[in-house]
Amino acid sequence: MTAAKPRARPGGRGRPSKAKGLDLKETILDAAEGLFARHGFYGVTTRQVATEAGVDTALIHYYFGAKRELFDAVFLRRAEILNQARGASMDLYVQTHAGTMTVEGVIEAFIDPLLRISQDGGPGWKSYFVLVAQVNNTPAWGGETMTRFFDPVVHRLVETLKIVRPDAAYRDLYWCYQFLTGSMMLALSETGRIDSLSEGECHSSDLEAVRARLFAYCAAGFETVIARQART
Amino acid sequence: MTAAKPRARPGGRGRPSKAKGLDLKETILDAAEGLFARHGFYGVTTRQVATEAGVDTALIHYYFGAKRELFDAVFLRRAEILNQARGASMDLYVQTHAGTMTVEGVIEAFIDPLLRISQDGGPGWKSYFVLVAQVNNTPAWGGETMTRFFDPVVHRLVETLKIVRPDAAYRDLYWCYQFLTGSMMLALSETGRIDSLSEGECHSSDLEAVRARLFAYCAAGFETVIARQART
DNA sequence: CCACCATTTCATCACCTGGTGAAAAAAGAC
DNA sequence: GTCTTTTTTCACCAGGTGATGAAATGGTGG
Repeated sequence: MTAAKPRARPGGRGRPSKAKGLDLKETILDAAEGLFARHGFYGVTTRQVATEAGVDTALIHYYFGAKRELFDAVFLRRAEILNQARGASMDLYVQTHAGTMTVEGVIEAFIDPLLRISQDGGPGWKSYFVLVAQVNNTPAWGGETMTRFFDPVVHRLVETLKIVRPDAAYRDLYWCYQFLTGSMMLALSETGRIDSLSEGECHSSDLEAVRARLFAYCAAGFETVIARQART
Repeated sequence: MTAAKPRARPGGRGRPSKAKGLDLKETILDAAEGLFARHGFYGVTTRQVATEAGVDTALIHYYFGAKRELFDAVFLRRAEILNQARGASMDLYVQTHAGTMTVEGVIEAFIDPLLRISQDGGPGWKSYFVLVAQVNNTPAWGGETMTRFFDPVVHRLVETLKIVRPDAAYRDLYWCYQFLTGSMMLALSETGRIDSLSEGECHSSDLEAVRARLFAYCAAGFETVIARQART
Protein backbone atom coordinates (compact mmCIF):
# COMPACT_ATOMS: atom_id res chain seq x y z
CA MET A 1 0.00 0.00 0.00
CA THR A 2 3.01 2.27 0.60
CA ALA A 3 1.07 5.36 1.67
CA ALA A 4 2.68 8.60 0.56
CA LYS A 5 3.66 11.00 3.29
CA PRO A 6 0.65 13.08 4.09
CA ARG A 7 0.99 16.10 1.92
CA ALA A 8 -1.24 18.01 4.34
CA ARG A 9 0.54 20.63 6.38
CA PRO A 10 0.42 20.13 10.14
CA GLY A 11 -1.46 23.39 10.67
CA GLY A 12 -4.83 22.62 9.09
CA ARG A 13 -6.98 22.99 6.00
CA GLY A 14 -5.92 25.93 3.93
CA ARG A 15 -4.79 26.39 0.38
CA PRO A 16 -1.18 25.51 -0.21
CA SER A 17 -1.40 24.12 -3.75
CA LYS A 18 0.05 27.09 -5.59
CA ALA A 19 3.05 27.03 -3.28
CA LYS A 20 3.96 23.49 -4.30
CA GLY A 21 4.84 23.54 -7.95
CA LEU A 22 3.33 20.07 -8.28
CA ASP A 23 -0.38 20.01 -8.97
CA LEU A 24 -2.46 17.97 -6.55
CA LYS A 25 -4.71 16.94 -9.39
CA GLU A 26 -1.88 15.14 -11.12
CA THR A 27 -0.89 13.44 -7.89
CA ILE A 28 -4.39 12.05 -7.56
CA LEU A 29 -4.40 10.87 -11.16
CA ASP A 30 -1.06 9.13 -10.68
CA ALA A 31 -2.28 7.30 -7.60
CA ALA A 32 -5.54 6.31 -9.26
CA GLU A 33 -3.72 5.14 -12.39
CA GLY A 34 -1.48 2.77 -10.51
CA LEU A 35 -4.25 1.34 -8.39
CA PHE A 36 -6.76 0.93 -11.21
CA ALA A 37 -4.12 -0.83 -13.29
CA ARG A 38 -3.35 -3.29 -10.52
CA HIS A 39 -6.85 -4.02 -9.25
CA GLY A 40 -9.35 -2.79 -11.81
CA PHE A 41 -12.10 -0.24 -11.42
CA TYR A 42 -14.17 -2.09 -8.85
CA GLY A 43 -11.12 -3.34 -7.00
CA VAL A 44 -10.14 0.15 -5.90
CA THR A 45 -11.92 2.44 -3.46
CA THR A 46 -11.81 6.20 -3.49
CA ARG A 47 -10.33 6.02 -0.01
CA GLN A 48 -7.42 3.93 -1.26
CA VAL A 49 -6.76 6.48 -3.97
CA ALA A 50 -6.94 9.27 -1.43
CA THR A 51 -4.56 7.54 0.95
CA GLU A 52 -2.09 6.72 -1.80
CA ALA A 53 -2.15 10.33 -2.97
CA GLY A 54 -1.92 11.68 0.57
CA VAL A 55 -5.15 13.57 0.21
CA ASP A 56 -8.64 13.71 1.67
CA THR A 57 -11.38 11.65 0.03
CA ALA A 58 -13.56 14.68 -0.54
CA LEU A 59 -10.85 16.33 -2.57
CA ILE A 60 -11.15 13.65 -5.20
CA HIS A 61 -14.82 14.39 -5.62
CA TYR A 62 -14.09 18.09 -5.62
CA TYR A 63 -11.78 17.74 -8.58
CA PHE A 64 -13.26 14.86 -10.54
CA GLY A 65 -16.81 14.21 -9.35
CA ALA A 66 -17.92 10.60 -9.25
CA LYS A 67 -15.53 7.66 -9.14
CA ARG A 68 -16.26 6.73 -12.74
CA GLU A 69 -15.36 10.23 -13.88
CA LEU A 70 -12.04 9.87 -12.11
CA PHE A 71 -11.42 6.69 -14.06
CA ASP A 72 -12.26 8.42 -17.31
CA ALA A 73 -9.92 11.26 -16.43
CA VAL A 74 -7.12 8.76 -15.87
CA PHE A 75 -7.84 7.14 -19.19
CA LEU A 76 -8.10 10.36 -21.16
CA ARG A 77 -5.02 12.02 -19.75
CA ARG A 78 -2.64 9.91 -21.81
CA ALA A 79 -4.91 8.80 -24.64
CA GLU A 80 -4.39 11.99 -26.59
CA ILE A 81 -0.61 11.86 -26.26
CA LEU A 82 -0.61 8.25 -27.34
CA ASN A 83 -2.68 8.93 -30.41
CA GLN A 84 -0.53 11.83 -31.43
CA ALA A 85 2.66 9.81 -31.10
CA ARG A 86 1.29 7.00 -33.21
CA GLY A 87 -0.05 9.34 -35.83
CA ALA A 88 3.29 11.12 -36.06
CA SER A 89 5.12 7.82 -36.35
CA MET A 90 2.88 6.69 -39.20
CA ASP A 91 3.23 10.06 -40.91
CA LEU A 92 6.98 9.91 -40.72
CA TYR A 93 7.15 6.40 -42.09
CA VAL A 94 4.85 7.08 -45.01
CA GLN A 95 6.76 10.23 -45.92
CA THR A 96 10.24 8.74 -45.69
CA HIS A 97 9.37 5.50 -47.47
CA ALA A 98 7.15 6.79 -50.23
CA GLY A 99 7.86 4.06 -52.77
CA THR A 100 9.49 1.49 -50.53
CA MET A 101 6.92 0.70 -47.86
CA THR A 102 6.78 -2.84 -46.51
CA VAL A 103 4.24 -4.60 -44.31
CA GLU A 104 6.83 -4.94 -41.57
CA GLY A 105 7.75 -1.28 -41.81
CA VAL A 106 4.15 -0.16 -41.44
CA ILE A 107 3.59 -2.45 -38.49
CA GLU A 108 6.72 -1.20 -36.83
CA ALA A 109 5.61 2.40 -37.29
CA PHE A 110 2.31 1.41 -35.69
CA ILE A 111 3.65 -0.47 -32.66
CA ASP A 112 7.04 1.03 -31.95
CA PRO A 113 5.84 4.33 -30.46
CA LEU A 114 4.06 2.41 -27.74
CA LEU A 115 7.12 0.36 -26.86
CA ARG A 116 9.25 3.47 -26.91
CA ILE A 117 6.90 5.41 -24.65
CA SER A 118 6.64 2.49 -22.27
CA GLN A 119 10.41 2.37 -22.02
CA ASP A 120 11.18 6.08 -21.83
CA GLY A 121 7.97 7.73 -20.72
CA GLY A 122 8.26 7.13 -17.00
CA PRO A 123 6.60 4.64 -14.68
CA GLY A 124 3.09 6.01 -15.08
CA TRP A 125 2.97 4.78 -18.64
CA LYS A 126 3.52 1.18 -17.64
CA SER A 127 0.45 1.32 -15.44
CA TYR A 128 -1.45 3.05 -18.18
CA PHE A 129 -0.80 0.29 -20.68
CA VAL A 130 -1.97 -2.32 -18.23
CA LEU A 131 -5.12 -0.28 -17.88
CA VAL A 132 -5.65 -0.01 -21.62
CA ALA A 133 -5.15 -3.74 -22.03
CA GLN A 134 -7.71 -4.34 -19.35
CA VAL A 135 -10.26 -2.03 -20.95
CA ASN A 136 -9.48 -3.49 -24.36
CA ASN A 137 -10.56 -7.00 -23.53
CA THR A 138 -13.37 -6.23 -21.14
CA PRO A 139 -16.41 -6.64 -23.39
CA ALA A 140 -18.97 -3.88 -23.17
CA TRP A 141 -16.99 -1.85 -20.67
CA GLY A 142 -14.75 0.59 -22.39
CA GLY A 143 -16.06 -0.41 -25.79
CA GLU A 144 -17.26 3.05 -26.61
CA THR A 145 -14.23 4.81 -25.19
CA MET A 146 -11.93 2.45 -27.03
CA THR A 147 -13.73 3.13 -30.29
CA ARG A 148 -13.74 6.88 -29.90
CA PHE A 149 -10.04 7.13 -29.30
CA PHE A 150 -8.29 4.32 -31.08
CA ASP A 151 -10.38 3.57 -34.14
CA PRO A 152 -8.89 6.35 -36.28
CA VAL A 153 -5.30 5.20 -35.96
CA VAL A 154 -6.32 1.59 -36.60
CA HIS A 155 -8.12 2.59 -39.77
CA ARG A 156 -5.01 4.47 -40.73
CA LEU A 157 -2.99 1.28 -40.28
CA VAL A 158 -5.38 -0.77 -42.36
CA GLU A 159 -5.51 1.77 -45.17
CA THR A 160 -1.74 2.04 -45.28
CA LEU A 161 -1.40 -1.73 -45.45
CA LYS A 162 -3.96 -1.73 -48.25
CA ILE A 163 -1.60 0.51 -50.20
CA VAL A 164 1.30 -1.86 -49.66
CA ARG A 165 -0.77 -4.93 -50.52
CA PRO A 166 -3.64 -3.79 -52.75
CA ASP A 167 -4.71 -7.38 -53.29
CA ALA A 168 -5.43 -7.93 -49.59
CA ALA A 169 -9.05 -8.24 -48.49
CA TYR A 170 -10.18 -5.90 -45.73
CA ARG A 171 -11.58 -8.89 -43.90
CA ASP A 172 -8.12 -10.39 -43.61
CA LEU A 173 -6.53 -7.13 -42.59
CA TYR A 174 -8.98 -6.61 -39.76
CA TRP A 175 -8.59 -10.13 -38.47
CA CYS A 176 -4.82 -9.85 -38.57
CA TYR A 177 -5.05 -6.54 -36.80
CA GLN A 178 -6.96 -8.25 -34.02
CA PHE A 179 -4.26 -10.88 -33.68
CA LEU A 180 -1.63 -8.18 -33.62
CA THR A 181 -3.42 -6.17 -30.99
CA GLY A 182 -3.73 -9.17 -28.70
CA SER A 183 0.00 -9.82 -28.86
CA MET A 184 0.89 -6.17 -28.47
CA MET A 185 -1.34 -5.54 -25.49
CA LEU A 186 -0.12 -8.60 -23.66
CA ALA A 187 3.48 -7.56 -24.28
CA LEU A 188 2.82 -4.05 -23.00
CA SER A 189 1.09 -5.40 -19.91
CA GLU A 190 4.33 -7.03 -18.76
CA THR A 191 2.46 -9.60 -16.72
CA GLY A 192 5.57 -11.50 -15.73
CA ARG A 193 4.05 -14.77 -16.81
CA ILE A 194 6.69 -15.45 -19.43
CA ASP A 195 9.35 -15.05 -16.74
CA SER A 196 8.18 -18.00 -14.71
CA LEU A 197 7.10 -19.96 -17.75
CA SER A 198 10.53 -19.77 -19.36
CA GLU A 199 12.30 -20.28 -16.05
CA GLY A 200 14.31 -17.11 -16.40
CA GLU A 201 15.08 -17.31 -20.13
CA CYS A 202 12.80 -14.36 -20.86
CA HIS A 203 11.65 -11.31 -18.95
CA SER A 204 8.39 -9.57 -19.76
CA SER A 205 10.00 -6.24 -18.91
CA ASP A 206 12.54 -6.74 -21.71
CA LEU A 207 10.78 -4.69 -24.38
CA GLU A 208 13.93 -4.74 -26.47
CA ALA A 209 13.41 -8.46 -26.92
CA VAL A 210 9.82 -7.76 -27.92
CA ARG A 211 10.96 -5.22 -30.46
CA ALA A 212 13.43 -7.72 -31.91
CA ARG A 213 10.64 -10.22 -32.61
CA LEU A 214 7.13 -8.80 -32.60
CA PHE A 215 7.35 -6.75 -35.80
CA ALA A 216 8.71 -9.63 -37.83
CA TYR A 217 6.27 -12.04 -36.23
CA CYS A 218 3.22 -9.97 -37.07
CA ALA A 219 4.42 -9.03 -40.53
CA ALA A 220 4.96 -12.67 -41.45
CA GLY A 221 1.48 -13.45 -40.18
CA PHE A 222 -0.08 -10.70 -42.25
CA GLU A 223 1.77 -11.72 -45.41
CA THR A 224 0.83 -15.35 -45.06
CA VAL A 225 -2.84 -14.76 -44.33
CA ILE A 226 -3.12 -12.31 -47.20
CA ALA A 227 -1.45 -14.69 -49.60
CA ARG A 228 -3.43 -17.70 -48.47
CA GLN A 229 -6.83 -16.05 -48.59
CA ALA A 230 -6.09 -14.43 -51.96
CA ARG A 231 -5.63 -17.89 -53.42
CA THR A 232 -9.09 -18.98 -52.24
CA MET B 1 -29.70 -8.52 -14.69
CA THR B 2 -32.43 -10.93 -15.94
CA ALA B 3 -33.11 -12.55 -12.57
CA ALA B 4 -33.94 -16.23 -12.85
CA LYS B 5 -37.32 -17.26 -11.54
CA PRO B 6 -36.98 -17.93 -7.85
CA ARG B 7 -36.17 -21.57 -7.61
CA ALA B 8 -37.48 -21.54 -4.04
CA ARG B 9 -40.71 -23.37 -3.53
CA PRO B 10 -43.64 -21.33 -2.22
CA GLY B 11 -43.92 -23.40 0.93
CA GLY B 12 -40.72 -22.57 2.79
CA ARG B 13 -37.18 -23.65 3.52
CA GLY B 14 -36.76 -27.36 3.18
CA ARG B 15 -34.59 -29.61 1.10
CA PRO B 16 -35.80 -30.14 -2.46
CA SER B 17 -32.51 -30.41 -4.29
CA LYS B 18 -32.45 -34.15 -4.80
CA ALA B 19 -35.94 -33.96 -6.33
CA LYS B 20 -34.72 -31.62 -9.06
CA GLY B 21 -32.24 -33.50 -11.17
CA LEU B 22 -30.29 -30.27 -11.58
CA ASP B 23 -27.82 -29.56 -8.85
CA LEU B 24 -28.15 -26.20 -7.13
CA LYS B 25 -24.39 -26.03 -6.84
CA GLU B 26 -23.99 -26.02 -10.61
CA THR B 27 -26.66 -23.34 -10.94
CA ILE B 28 -24.69 -21.11 -8.60
CA LEU B 29 -21.46 -21.75 -10.49
CA ASP B 30 -23.15 -20.91 -13.79
CA ALA B 31 -24.47 -17.64 -12.45
CA ALA B 32 -21.15 -16.71 -10.89
CA GLU B 33 -19.27 -17.62 -14.06
CA GLY B 34 -21.35 -15.32 -16.23
CA LEU B 35 -21.18 -12.41 -13.82
CA PHE B 36 -17.47 -12.71 -13.07
CA ALA B 37 -16.73 -12.84 -16.78
CA ARG B 38 -18.69 -9.68 -17.44
CA HIS B 39 -17.66 -7.57 -14.47
CA GLY B 40 -14.60 -9.14 -12.88
CA PHE B 41 -14.15 -10.42 -9.35
CA TYR B 42 -14.61 -7.12 -7.54
CA GLY B 43 -17.39 -6.01 -9.87
CA VAL B 44 -19.74 -8.72 -8.66
CA THR B 45 -21.36 -9.09 -5.25
CA THR B 46 -22.43 -12.35 -3.67
CA ARG B 47 -25.96 -10.99 -3.63
CA GLN B 48 -25.93 -10.53 -7.38
CA VAL B 49 -24.80 -14.10 -7.81
CA ALA B 50 -27.51 -15.28 -5.45
CA THR B 51 -30.21 -13.32 -7.25
CA GLU B 52 -29.09 -14.51 -10.66
CA ALA B 53 -29.11 -18.11 -9.43
CA GLY B 54 -32.44 -17.70 -7.66
CA VAL B 55 -30.96 -18.65 -4.34
CA ASP B 56 -30.33 -17.18 -0.89
CA THR B 57 -27.00 -15.49 -0.23
CA ALA B 58 -26.22 -17.77 2.67
CA LEU B 59 -26.48 -20.81 0.44
CA ILE B 60 -23.46 -19.64 -1.52
CA HIS B 61 -21.39 -19.53 1.63
CA TYR B 62 -22.79 -22.86 2.70
CA TYR B 63 -21.53 -24.52 -0.47
CA PHE B 64 -18.40 -22.59 -1.29
CA GLY B 65 -17.27 -20.59 1.71
CA ALA B 66 -15.77 -17.19 1.03
CA LYS B 67 -16.31 -15.25 -2.18
CA ARG B 68 -12.78 -15.91 -3.34
CA GLU B 69 -13.32 -19.64 -2.96
CA LEU B 70 -16.41 -19.38 -5.12
CA PHE B 71 -14.30 -17.72 -7.78
CA ASP B 72 -11.71 -20.46 -7.57
CA ALA B 73 -14.43 -23.08 -7.85
CA VAL B 74 -15.67 -21.41 -11.02
CA PHE B 75 -12.18 -21.37 -12.42
CA LEU B 76 -11.33 -24.94 -11.52
CA ARG B 77 -14.55 -26.51 -12.73
CA ARG B 78 -13.56 -26.26 -16.37
CA ALA B 79 -9.78 -26.02 -16.13
CA GLU B 80 -9.34 -29.76 -15.84
CA ILE B 81 -11.55 -30.47 -18.83
CA LEU B 82 -9.70 -27.90 -20.85
CA ASN B 83 -6.31 -29.33 -20.03
CA GLN B 84 -7.40 -32.82 -20.85
CA ALA B 85 -8.81 -31.79 -24.23
CA ARG B 86 -5.62 -29.99 -25.16
CA GLY B 87 -3.43 -32.80 -24.02
CA ALA B 88 -5.45 -35.31 -26.02
CA SER B 89 -5.29 -33.11 -29.10
CA MET B 90 -1.53 -32.84 -28.86
CA ASP B 91 -1.21 -36.58 -28.27
CA LEU B 92 -3.30 -37.35 -31.30
CA TYR B 93 -1.34 -35.02 -33.54
CA VAL B 94 2.04 -36.31 -32.44
CA GLN B 95 0.94 -39.91 -32.93
CA THR B 96 -0.68 -39.46 -36.33
CA HIS B 97 2.08 -37.26 -37.76
CA ALA B 98 5.16 -39.03 -36.44
CA GLY B 99 7.55 -38.03 -39.20
CA THR B 100 5.55 -35.24 -40.81
CA MET B 101 4.97 -32.70 -38.09
CA THR B 102 4.88 -29.02 -39.05
CA VAL B 103 4.90 -25.86 -36.97
CA GLU B 104 1.42 -25.02 -38.18
CA GLY B 105 0.16 -28.48 -37.37
CA VAL B 106 1.46 -28.33 -33.81
CA ILE B 107 -0.03 -24.89 -33.29
CA GLU B 108 -3.36 -26.05 -34.63
CA ALA B 109 -3.34 -29.01 -32.28
CA PHE B 110 -2.66 -26.59 -29.44
CA ILE B 111 -5.31 -23.97 -30.23
CA ASP B 112 -8.06 -25.84 -32.03
CA PRO B 113 -9.51 -27.67 -29.01
CA LEU B 114 -10.27 -24.32 -27.42
CA LEU B 115 -12.05 -22.99 -30.48
CA ARG B 116 -13.96 -26.22 -30.83
CA ILE B 117 -15.05 -26.23 -27.20
CA SER B 118 -16.07 -22.59 -27.40
CA GLN B 119 -18.23 -23.38 -30.42
CA ASP B 120 -19.77 -26.65 -29.30
CA GLY B 121 -19.43 -26.70 -25.52
CA GLY B 122 -22.42 -24.58 -24.62
CA PRO B 123 -22.75 -20.95 -23.54
CA GLY B 124 -20.95 -21.37 -20.21
CA TRP B 125 -17.69 -21.92 -22.02
CA LYS B 126 -17.82 -18.54 -23.71
CA SER B 127 -18.01 -16.86 -20.32
CA TYR B 128 -15.27 -19.08 -19.07
CA PHE B 129 -12.85 -18.05 -21.77
CA VAL B 130 -13.52 -14.40 -21.07
CA LEU B 131 -12.67 -15.15 -17.47
CA VAL B 132 -9.46 -16.92 -18.33
CA ALA B 133 -8.40 -14.06 -20.59
CA GLN B 134 -9.05 -11.67 -17.76
CA VAL B 135 -7.04 -13.70 -15.27
CA ASN B 136 -4.30 -14.19 -17.84
CA ASN B 137 -3.49 -10.54 -18.23
CA THR B 138 -4.10 -9.39 -14.70
CA PRO B 139 -0.59 -9.23 -13.29
CA ALA B 140 -0.15 -10.85 -9.91
CA TRP B 141 -3.74 -11.99 -9.65
CA GLY B 142 -4.17 -15.42 -11.01
CA GLY B 143 -0.47 -15.77 -11.63
CA GLU B 144 -0.15 -18.78 -9.42
CA THR B 145 -3.37 -20.39 -10.58
CA MET B 146 -2.44 -19.83 -14.19
CA THR B 147 0.95 -21.42 -13.65
CA ARG B 148 -0.36 -24.45 -11.80
CA PHE B 149 -2.85 -25.35 -14.48
CA PHE B 150 -1.59 -24.20 -17.81
CA ASP B 151 2.18 -24.38 -17.63
CA PRO B 152 2.40 -28.12 -18.39
CA VAL B 153 0.56 -27.93 -21.69
CA VAL B 154 2.57 -24.87 -22.71
CA HIS B 155 5.82 -26.67 -22.01
CA ARG B 156 4.45 -29.53 -24.05
CA LEU B 157 3.88 -27.14 -26.95
CA VAL B 158 7.35 -25.70 -26.71
CA GLU B 159 9.02 -29.11 -26.52
CA THR B 160 7.07 -30.38 -29.50
CA LEU B 161 8.02 -27.33 -31.52
CA LYS B 162 11.61 -27.93 -30.52
CA ILE B 163 11.37 -31.35 -32.16
CA VAL B 164 10.03 -29.85 -35.36
CA ARG B 165 12.63 -27.07 -35.38
CA PRO B 166 15.64 -28.29 -33.39
CA ASP B 167 17.60 -25.19 -34.34
CA ALA B 168 15.13 -22.86 -32.63
CA ALA B 169 16.21 -21.13 -29.43
CA TYR B 170 13.98 -21.57 -26.40
CA ARG B 171 14.01 -17.83 -25.93
CA ASP B 172 12.36 -17.34 -29.29
CA LEU B 173 9.85 -20.09 -28.74
CA TYR B 174 8.69 -18.59 -25.45
CA TRP B 175 8.39 -15.12 -26.87
CA CYS B 176 6.42 -16.40 -29.83
CA TYR B 177 4.22 -18.36 -27.48
CA GLN B 178 3.43 -15.15 -25.66
CA PHE B 179 2.42 -13.46 -28.91
CA LEU B 180 0.28 -16.45 -29.80
CA THR B 181 -1.44 -16.49 -26.45
CA GLY B 182 -2.32 -12.83 -26.69
CA SER B 183 -3.99 -13.33 -30.07
CA MET B 184 -5.73 -16.50 -29.00
CA MET B 185 -7.14 -15.10 -25.77
CA LEU B 186 -8.45 -11.99 -27.45
CA ALA B 187 -10.10 -14.10 -30.13
CA LEU B 188 -11.72 -16.35 -27.54
CA SER B 189 -12.96 -13.35 -25.58
CA GLU B 190 -15.16 -12.30 -28.49
CA THR B 191 -15.14 -8.71 -27.35
CA GLY B 192 -17.09 -7.46 -30.36
CA ARG B 193 -14.56 -4.74 -31.01
CA ILE B 194 -13.65 -6.06 -34.44
CA ASP B 195 -17.32 -5.89 -35.42
CA SER B 196 -17.58 -2.14 -35.02
CA LEU B 197 -14.02 -1.57 -36.20
CA SER B 198 -14.56 -3.37 -39.48
CA GLU B 199 -18.04 -1.90 -39.90
CA GLY B 200 -19.65 -5.32 -40.25
CA GLU B 201 -16.99 -7.03 -42.34
CA CYS B 202 -15.97 -9.26 -39.43
CA HIS B 203 -17.73 -10.68 -36.42
CA SER B 204 -15.83 -11.67 -33.32
CA SER B 205 -18.23 -14.55 -32.79
CA ASP B 206 -17.16 -16.05 -36.13
CA LEU B 207 -14.63 -18.52 -34.79
CA GLU B 208 -14.59 -20.26 -38.15
CA ALA B 209 -12.95 -17.16 -39.57
CA VAL B 210 -10.45 -17.27 -36.73
CA ARG B 211 -9.66 -20.88 -37.47
CA ALA B 212 -9.12 -20.06 -41.13
CA ARG B 213 -6.44 -17.48 -40.26
CA LEU B 214 -4.97 -17.77 -36.78
CA PHE B 215 -3.04 -21.01 -37.25
CA ALA B 216 -1.36 -19.84 -40.40
CA TYR B 217 -0.73 -16.41 -38.92
CA CYS B 218 1.01 -17.75 -35.82
CA ALA B 219 2.93 -20.43 -37.68
CA ALA B 220 4.35 -17.89 -40.10
CA GLY B 221 5.36 -15.73 -37.17
CA PHE B 222 7.14 -18.59 -35.44
CA GLU B 223 8.98 -19.64 -38.58
CA THR B 224 10.14 -16.14 -39.33
CA VAL B 225 11.32 -15.34 -35.82
CA ILE B 226 13.14 -18.66 -35.57
CA ALA B 227 14.84 -18.15 -38.90
CA ARG B 228 15.76 -14.55 -38.23
CA GLN B 229 17.21 -15.10 -34.76
CA ALA B 230 19.11 -18.20 -35.90
CA ARG B 231 20.98 -16.05 -38.37
CA THR B 232 22.12 -13.66 -35.65
C1' DC C 1 -7.08 45.41 6.54
C1' DC C 2 -10.78 43.35 4.67
C1' DA C 3 -13.85 40.78 1.74
C1' DC C 4 -13.74 37.35 -1.61
C1' DC C 5 -12.95 32.84 -3.49
C1' DA C 6 -10.60 28.55 -4.69
C1' DT C 7 -9.05 24.97 -2.04
C1' DT C 8 -8.86 21.62 1.69
C1' DT C 9 -10.74 19.23 5.70
C1' DC C 10 -14.12 17.23 8.80
C1' DA C 11 -18.14 14.93 10.03
C1' DT C 12 -21.54 12.47 8.52
C1' DC C 13 -25.18 10.05 5.62
C1' DA C 14 -27.71 6.23 3.56
C1' DC C 15 -26.64 2.22 1.65
C1' DC C 16 -24.28 -1.91 0.56
C1' DT C 17 -20.64 -5.41 1.54
C1' DG C 18 -19.14 -10.26 2.83
C1' DG C 19 -20.19 -13.24 6.22
C1' DT C 20 -22.57 -15.90 10.34
C1' DG C 21 -25.61 -18.34 13.63
C1' DA C 22 -29.71 -20.32 14.48
C1' DA C 23 -34.06 -21.82 13.17
C1' DA C 24 -37.06 -24.15 9.86
C1' DA C 25 -38.05 -27.60 6.54
C1' DA C 26 -37.45 -31.79 4.04
C1' DA C 27 -35.16 -36.49 3.21
C1' DG C 28 -33.57 -40.67 4.77
C1' DA C 29 -32.68 -44.33 8.49
C1' DC C 30 -34.71 -47.27 11.65
C1' DG D 1 -43.69 -42.45 13.69
C1' DT D 2 -39.61 -40.62 15.48
C1' DC D 3 -34.82 -39.27 15.10
C1' DT D 4 -31.00 -37.67 12.58
C1' DT D 5 -28.83 -35.31 8.87
C1' DT D 6 -28.68 -32.25 5.11
C1' DT D 7 -30.28 -28.38 2.87
C1' DT D 8 -32.46 -23.94 2.82
C1' DT D 9 -34.10 -19.59 4.76
C1' DC D 10 -34.20 -15.67 7.84
C1' DA D 11 -32.43 -12.02 10.58
C1' DC D 12 -28.67 -9.65 11.51
C1' DC D 13 -23.80 -7.62 12.24
C1' DA D 14 -19.66 -5.01 11.97
C1' DG D 15 -17.37 -2.64 8.76
C1' DG D 16 -16.73 -0.37 4.43
C1' DT D 17 -18.73 2.25 0.27
C1' DG D 18 -19.38 6.51 -2.61
C1' DA D 19 -20.81 10.81 -1.88
C1' DT D 20 -22.16 15.51 0.25
C1' DG D 21 -22.69 19.91 2.91
C1' DA D 22 -20.65 22.95 5.68
C1' DA D 23 -16.86 24.77 7.92
C1' DA D 24 -12.01 26.10 8.00
C1' DT D 25 -7.96 28.10 5.67
C1' DG D 26 -5.14 31.25 3.45
C1' DG D 27 -3.78 33.67 -0.83
C1' DT D 28 -5.43 37.63 -3.81
C1' DG D 29 -7.39 41.98 -5.23
C1' DG D 30 -9.26 45.99 -3.59
